[in-house]
Amino acid sequence: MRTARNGAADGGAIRSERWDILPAMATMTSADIRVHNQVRLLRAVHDAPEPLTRAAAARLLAIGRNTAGALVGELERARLLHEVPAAATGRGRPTTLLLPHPEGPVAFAADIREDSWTLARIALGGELTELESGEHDRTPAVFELIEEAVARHASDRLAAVGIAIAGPIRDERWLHISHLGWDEVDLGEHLGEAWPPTVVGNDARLAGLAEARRGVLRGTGTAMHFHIDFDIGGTLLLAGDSQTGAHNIAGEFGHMPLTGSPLRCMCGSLGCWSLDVGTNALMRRFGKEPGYGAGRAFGREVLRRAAEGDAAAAEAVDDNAAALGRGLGALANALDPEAISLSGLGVELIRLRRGLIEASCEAALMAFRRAEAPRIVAGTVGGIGPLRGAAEVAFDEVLTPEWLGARL
Amino acid sequence: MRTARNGAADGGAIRSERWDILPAMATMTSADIRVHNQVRLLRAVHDAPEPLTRAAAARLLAIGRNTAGALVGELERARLLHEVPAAATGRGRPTTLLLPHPEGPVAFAADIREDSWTLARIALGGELTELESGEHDRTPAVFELIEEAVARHASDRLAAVGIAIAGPIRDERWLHISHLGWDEVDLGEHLGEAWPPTVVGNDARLAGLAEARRGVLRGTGTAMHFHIDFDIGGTLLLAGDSQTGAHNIAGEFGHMPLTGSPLRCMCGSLGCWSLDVGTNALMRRFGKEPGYGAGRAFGREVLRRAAEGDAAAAEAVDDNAAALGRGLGALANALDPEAISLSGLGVELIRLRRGLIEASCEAALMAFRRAEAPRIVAGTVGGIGPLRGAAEVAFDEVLTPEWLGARL
DNA sequence: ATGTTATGTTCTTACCGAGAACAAAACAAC
DNA sequence: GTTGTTTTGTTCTCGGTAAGAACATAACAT
Repeated sequence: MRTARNGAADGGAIRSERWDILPAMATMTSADIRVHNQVRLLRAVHDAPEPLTRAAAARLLAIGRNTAGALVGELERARLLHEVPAAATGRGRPTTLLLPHPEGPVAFAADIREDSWTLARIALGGELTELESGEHDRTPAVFELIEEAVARHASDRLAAVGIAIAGPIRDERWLHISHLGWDEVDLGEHLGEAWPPTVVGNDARLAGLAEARRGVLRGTGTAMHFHIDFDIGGTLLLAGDSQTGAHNIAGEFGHMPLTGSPLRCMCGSLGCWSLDVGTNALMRRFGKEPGYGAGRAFGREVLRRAAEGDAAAAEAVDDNAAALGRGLGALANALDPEAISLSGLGVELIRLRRGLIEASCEAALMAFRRAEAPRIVAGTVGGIGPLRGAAEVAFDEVLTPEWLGARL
Repeated sequence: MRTARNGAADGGAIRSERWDILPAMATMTSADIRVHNQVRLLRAVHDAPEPLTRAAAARLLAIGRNTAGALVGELERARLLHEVPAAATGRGRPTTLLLPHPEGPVAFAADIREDSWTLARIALGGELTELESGEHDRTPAVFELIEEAVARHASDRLAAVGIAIAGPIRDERWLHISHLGWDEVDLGEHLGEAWPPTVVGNDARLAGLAEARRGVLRGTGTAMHFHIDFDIGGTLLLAGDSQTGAHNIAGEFGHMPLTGSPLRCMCGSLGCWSLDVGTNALMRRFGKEPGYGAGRAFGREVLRRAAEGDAAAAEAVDDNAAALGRGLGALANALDPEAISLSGLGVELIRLRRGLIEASCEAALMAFRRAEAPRIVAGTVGGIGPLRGAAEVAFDEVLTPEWLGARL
């Protein structure tokens, strides 16, 4: 069991014992070349916005048609890819379509909410199929429910499992969910050796990954994604991978003091951005006690009343949006993203107060950055962002030289 | 001419026009394998803490002794490496030492301060030799002085030039140095086609790179480095590379509002961390007007008086150090570095107030992070950090498949 | 029916690294 | 001084890969 740790930061375990050589520079033989090209081809098929043909794959990968033929033949024999004739589209010999093999590998993804869970399956090409969902009692026993569901649906096609969950997971093992009161929950006890290879990741980070892979942030070199629910958390995305940090607990941008709040935060620090952005901030604004996962309906009600012109609600939403913008501007000074996407309440705040968010962001930018402020956009993956992100990161296990080398 | 843009973020120029395949997954043939291994070998020689032997290189790179022999022979013929017998150290046939070739490629590095400049040369293995230095009139005409000095020392061994300079360089072209009053200086006009391949980078970022390559941050997966002079700026380092951002202007952490200042900053925003950390903050504390690169001596004087027990000076330094710690804690919540190194005034602040910095940092951390707070350490590269970083990033041009492929 | 176009298949070539075997050069033990 | 052990260098063979060219095939255009 390990958590989602994309990108080059995951070098600790494979670092030379004496001194470092960049992990990317592995040994390479001609057999490794073949696997390298198999990975490239499968990644291309997986990421293609529409089904890829063999001829297009050869052009895209800049390989000979003979090599493409060899790669496809081998992947078909390994039941990783299925090739069927493509309809002719003009002069010239018709090519073939490269499709997921019906017996090819799949990964499962689970999304754990405060009181419910969903299990889905992803195959090559990215098709996501919901398998089962249910409720749970807000305790870590939910992992047993997921394990049972996985067992009901598993077959030998199952290669890996990805799990999206709220809260950070320190050192891939210690889970914290403050609004459920989970503190230092040991994932090692809940995800034992009986599990298939499992990746557990923070839901905001996985939502960001989903936008980078299949959503509005696709193709963006440096981006950020923020999910706003009770509070705000997110991820820095570099070349499509979300950054994890040294102990796998990067992304808590909501716990930076970006908006001048004098209040103490539940996280243990002072003045966090999350005190001013999200549902908890709206609740506090109306004298309610935030916490423990309650209040989402109230937050939606405040937004609805603000849209209808209620003055107090409008002011509350104004302040939420302005605080959001201010924090985004500060982060843009530091990390220089090309685009910032939002999900959850963030989509609503953009809908209601795009101008205010952008103006507040710009005011917080250093003057010379204002010519090219980052785009602030609503995520397009939607509510299944964490599930989609968990599915993609689980399926990443298949698209590796190690996994393919063992399979071919 | 381009600026230092390490890491995976530099994918914009080579991204597929249709949709993305990770840039790292390039085509690979057996000839590419050879170049790949040449790069690995030269990188190992460059980075080794002590001269590397052929036998040790074979073990380190996990290649056969026959392959190591072939690689070394080819690099020697290309005058990229020089092999000499090593002294026998025990039983067994003596091996050889792999040294920089006396006619091998070099890179030049320039460090531009407010009123002076330094030019140095780096060769394989990292030896840095100062060539020349001088003063300048605080205008962009300094680039012409550097160009002339480069021309005086250049030979056909010169492969690339790296330049370290204060201020961000937007889109690799537009340079801003607020304390010199340089605004949107067009590097395209100053670094024309006559220059060798040139990389220009921000000095704080290059100082961080120096610590990651040759200093206290070597081998650290996720780290941050901050340089404190008049204000504070830094860089996020992932797997030894400093992150540049979408427009090459990441790293302005000093322009985030982390410490609650009500003041407006010269950068155009409000409440920046730099208002509370660095020489400018010390000057303001004593009623002086900061700006335009003046006051370094005053800052040192304040530190000296604080060390001697002067109450007002001590309080000023306390506040500077506490603000530093608070900001570092906030950034640790967001980016989860394993270590944070400091240079410039930061080294002095650590010496005088390590306990206060660490306590302030811990107070700003989310509670569950306090068990593993990031290490806060003084950089070890010293004042030549920017020069060393510029040298390394320039020499990186040599250690690429493209450069070697053209040379072999 | 013929020509054009695009793709698939076959064949040859050149390149690489691995692994084994042997050679060489050191020091250890006697 | 001789023999043995250890470590590394050199040589050789093998098997793998992709590229590129040439030819075959299958579509549509004229």
